[in-house]
Amino acid sequence: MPKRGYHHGNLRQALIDAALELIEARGPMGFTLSEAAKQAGVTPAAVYRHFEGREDLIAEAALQGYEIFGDLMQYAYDKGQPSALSAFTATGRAYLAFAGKYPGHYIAMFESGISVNRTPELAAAATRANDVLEKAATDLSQHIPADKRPPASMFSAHIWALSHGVVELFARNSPGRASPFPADDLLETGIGIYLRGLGLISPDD
Amino acid sequence: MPKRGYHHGNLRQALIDAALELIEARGPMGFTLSEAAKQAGVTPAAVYRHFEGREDLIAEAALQGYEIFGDLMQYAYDKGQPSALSAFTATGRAYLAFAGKYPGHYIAMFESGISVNRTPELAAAATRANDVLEKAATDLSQHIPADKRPPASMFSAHIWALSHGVVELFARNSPGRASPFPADDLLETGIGIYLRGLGLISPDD
DNA sequence: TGTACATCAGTGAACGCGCGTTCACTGATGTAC
DNA sequence: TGTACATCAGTGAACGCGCGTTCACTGATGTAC
Repeated sequence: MPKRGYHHGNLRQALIDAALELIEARGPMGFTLSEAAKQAGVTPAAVYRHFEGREDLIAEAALQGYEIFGDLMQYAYDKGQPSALSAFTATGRAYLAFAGKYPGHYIAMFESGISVNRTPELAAAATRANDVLEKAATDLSQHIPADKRPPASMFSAHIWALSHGVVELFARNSPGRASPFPADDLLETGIGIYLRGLGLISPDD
Repeated sequence: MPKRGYHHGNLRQALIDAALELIEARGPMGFTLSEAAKQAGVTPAAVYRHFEGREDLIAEAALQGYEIFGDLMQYAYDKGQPSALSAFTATGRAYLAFAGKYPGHYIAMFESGISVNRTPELAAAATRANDVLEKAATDLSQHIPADKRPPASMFSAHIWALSHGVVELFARNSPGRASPFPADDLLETGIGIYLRGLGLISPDD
């Protein structure tokens, strides 16, 4: 890591990385621009060469998060093909994996309070990620008898909610709320039971 | 509302109420002690007659939340009796109802970052609420063949996670993340499918 | 019922602090000739 | 290759602000006699 005296080299990304670490450590509201600057080895004022301000920096972190998230989801979906079922469960697993591997991004995206409609770019990235899950749900719903098939967007929402709940309650080191089971087991079994409820996997599997 | 000149009457509760409103409006970290004092019509210093400080005030709000929550859960459970199934689904519904009706408490409890083990009182209140759901799950699990019965604490965790996820993603006015369906429908159908997966309700019900 | 006094719940001024943001500046880099 | 100069990324001092917390105080309440 060559430390150039005056010019940083890639301050923009360094600031985003610092922000992510701080968001992870201090929570979405505990994060401060000044501290991020300090951690990147730079004066707070320097931040304004690259971002409009505090909010803009968080939004950028969230944007990168949505992009990584979308990539992971897409990759999981592709890898699960051609089976609609395995593609679907893979995306569910990818959700949890993302939350575990990129906690800073996750918080910036879902807990920082920044609106996903802040910029068209951000909205697009969020939509892309969401669309993968919905696509997987649509594929899968083809296997349910049409007359009793719930809308695909509904069960994509169910799985999303279950995943999110597992992450929030049991995957993060929620202070004093120890998980009774490993988060990934919890999600895996939960999705399994749910899919059985849809008649998509056999009762004794 | 008789405004006594100097003495407030019930400042302690007024401060908690103010805190709850502010937490709801500004988020868990955006809440400030000074503002809560101001809203209660009192100097910031007055807060220290009733609480040890900022954290203590939030913890008290959370405590009251857990107590209300526990009551609601217990009431729902009792009312659903003697059917294990209806008692169980009623507690699920109560979760969502609580989040909708007491958003400030909900945030103080689940998003403020205060540890549930901060005081024995708080831990007890949290445990009580949780135990109701677990009891309902245990009752229900009696109806599943013993050999393929998942631990009751596991499916209580599933339902809790699903409920929490629905609340976080679709019930709160998540900026720019409009729900495709009403939150209560989402939870109701989700739990329905899940219970079908456990073989607890018939496939064509 | 009236007075003296202890108790207690509030005041208001002050503190040190870190925040986000602005500004004129300066040092480093890169390009033109 | 060397010099002049424009561009740009950083500095550092300053700002006004609201925060949580402390302190000596004072006004209101309630009790004893």
